Amino acid sequence: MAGSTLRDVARRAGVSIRTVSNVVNGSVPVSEELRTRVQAALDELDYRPNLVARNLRRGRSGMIALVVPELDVPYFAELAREVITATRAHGYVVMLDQTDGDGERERELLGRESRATMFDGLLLSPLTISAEELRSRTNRVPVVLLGEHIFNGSFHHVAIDNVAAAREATEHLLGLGRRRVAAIGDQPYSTGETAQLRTIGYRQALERAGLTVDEDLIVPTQRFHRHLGAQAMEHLLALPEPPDAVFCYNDLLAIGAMRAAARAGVRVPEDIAVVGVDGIQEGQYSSPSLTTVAPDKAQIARTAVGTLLAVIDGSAPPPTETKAPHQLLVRESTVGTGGAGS
Amino acid sequence: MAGSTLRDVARRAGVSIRTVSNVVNGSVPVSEELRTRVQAALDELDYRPNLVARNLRRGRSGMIALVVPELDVPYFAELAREVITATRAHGYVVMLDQTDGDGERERELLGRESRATMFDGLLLSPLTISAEELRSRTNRVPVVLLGEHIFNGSFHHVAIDNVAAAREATEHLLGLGRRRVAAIGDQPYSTGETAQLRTIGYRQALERAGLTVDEDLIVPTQRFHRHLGAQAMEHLLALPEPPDAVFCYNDLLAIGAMRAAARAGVRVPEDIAVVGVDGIQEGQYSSPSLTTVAPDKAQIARTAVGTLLAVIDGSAPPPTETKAPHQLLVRESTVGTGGAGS
DNA sequence: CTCAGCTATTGCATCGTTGCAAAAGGCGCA
DNA sequence: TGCGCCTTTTGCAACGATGCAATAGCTGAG
Repeated sequence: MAGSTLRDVARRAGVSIRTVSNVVNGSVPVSEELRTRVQAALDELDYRPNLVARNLRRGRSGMIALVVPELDVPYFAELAREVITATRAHGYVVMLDQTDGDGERERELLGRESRATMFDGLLLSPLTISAEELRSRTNRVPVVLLGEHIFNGSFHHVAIDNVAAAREATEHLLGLGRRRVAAIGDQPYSTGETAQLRTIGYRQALERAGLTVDEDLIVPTQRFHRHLGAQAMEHLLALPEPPDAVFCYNDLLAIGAMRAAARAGVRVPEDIAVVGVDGIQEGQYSSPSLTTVAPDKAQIARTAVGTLLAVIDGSAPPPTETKAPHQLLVRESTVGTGGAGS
Repeated sequence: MAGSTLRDVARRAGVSIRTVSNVVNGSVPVSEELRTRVQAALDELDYRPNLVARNLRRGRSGMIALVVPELDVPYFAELAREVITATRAHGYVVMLDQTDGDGERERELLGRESRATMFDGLLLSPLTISAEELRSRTNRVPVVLLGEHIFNGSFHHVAIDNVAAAREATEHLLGLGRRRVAAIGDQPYSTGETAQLRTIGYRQALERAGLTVDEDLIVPTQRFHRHLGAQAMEHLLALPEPPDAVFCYNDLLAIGAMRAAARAGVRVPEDIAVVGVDGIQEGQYSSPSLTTVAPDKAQIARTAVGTLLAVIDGSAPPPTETKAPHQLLVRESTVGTGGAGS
């Protein structure tokens, strides 16, 4: 009932604890006779190794944690799946943890009483926490950062080229002949840098096209959620001179924006074209389907996991910045039903 | 570097290991003088308790695991958020694990070398694994089941009343005057029972309305994903006498179905009304927005977590079947833009 | 001045497992 | 018959923390 231990099994089989351990682990040769006797005892007592004890002894757990702000943000859920796949390929196991983008929780995760010590390494997608904080807190556990960039080069980091991604998205809109291109999702005061990089890319595209940036068309949002995208779109549509296209900093904002447009009787893409970032499944099935810049999530996951495991086993190079590929997926929200749909 | 232990701190502060432990835990009184001296040593060495060792000694980890088939299915992601919230309220921590709905992985999770032993309890949302298997495998770790019903009453179980939910969804469609109501998502051969219960509710509604069930209008699907909903809808639209309404067994199927309808030029809800189950955020922002039967996820989470913790501390009643409330949210996909939108 | 009675501190054993090295048993060869 | 080698089996210590009970140190009462 309370779970049998090696000792119980050993007593029952009339052998030493160590021999039972050898049978369980299979690493050391055990005579056929004892092996069967021990095996029988194992079965009868339904022995399960106590992994906590094993991990303590071995000094590693075979588990890494993936820490994301919000699991119900589809991008993170989809990324999590890829991370799990990539990790399993190495014989490791992933546990997920959510911080809610709450700085307090992120700190708690890394602080004194940190759960982090139970894992061999962390894949961290930080939202609020800042660079120095991170560095001062994670000097024990191997860490690889996903997405958010941290300035000083003290961490391994995997992300897409946010400037290029934003630029390409905006250029796509310009290439369709749109001239008043808005942006939804800037976060000028956030500690995170992703939004700011996307704003840079957006500006680059406009400038290269010889257009001046209308600051009123850049709508900041606190976070990247659907309802904030809708709000931002309502704001834009109420302008004296509304835009004819919007670059949204992620797909959820875009979906909210499209919803607001629909409710206002504004047609997408005829009246206003919409493009997002993230390449989430939801965008494939929205009406209209969503044009998006899709990061290669599988590649991000593989790189991040590979790097983390290298850090864990000590074979890692010094901290690297890795850029993962991304790809513009053109769908109905910019080119209508005639386009490369689905 | 390798992480300092109580021993290191004790040596440095010139006190016993036990005293350091007392300072760290704060449970036993320590004189002001020693306390400051130990605290200084703790800070200098940046001591972090080894949670693995602590858990071994204490016999509990303060962590439970939530095991779901697929994290990128929005229902599970949203449920996970509620579970995390509910669990934190009790001072526990949740780790998420994904089985991919793969029976192999579910078994692995519960099998001999089970990770489960590292957690104080499991919230399990089984997909493939069957009743006897579950029982024979989890005799160690406290378990509460979510969603899928397991026949013999050997587990605590929390779910909505699937029959009633399906019946209400179907009745809603009938109440709008629809007479050829289809169903998407039956799984007559699955080990899981949820789909079968929903089919029962669907039939009940038709029968109570005095309609005969047209078996051709019940379209089974392997799983509950968007693309399968789209396929099923295409199939239905190709029938000689297509339906004027569809009850989809979850929101993803419904969203896929709506997408297929849009592509085929069939209007929702004018030509065909659509209702789903799950109440996921995505359905609020789709065009048209999706009518759905929404389980009270927060309530499910609270009940499940409360029950699990009771099982863990031994104060649990015998296994119970708990029905969580659900609610029909009427939106555009059944009543059009005139309805209780948003 | 002694002793009970309290508080602060400590040592030892223990949680369940595995690494290490020694012990025990079997066999061939001289 | 005796020695050494190889294989199987075992005992001990350790991973890092905490529960328990005993010790040391102090105060106040008789």
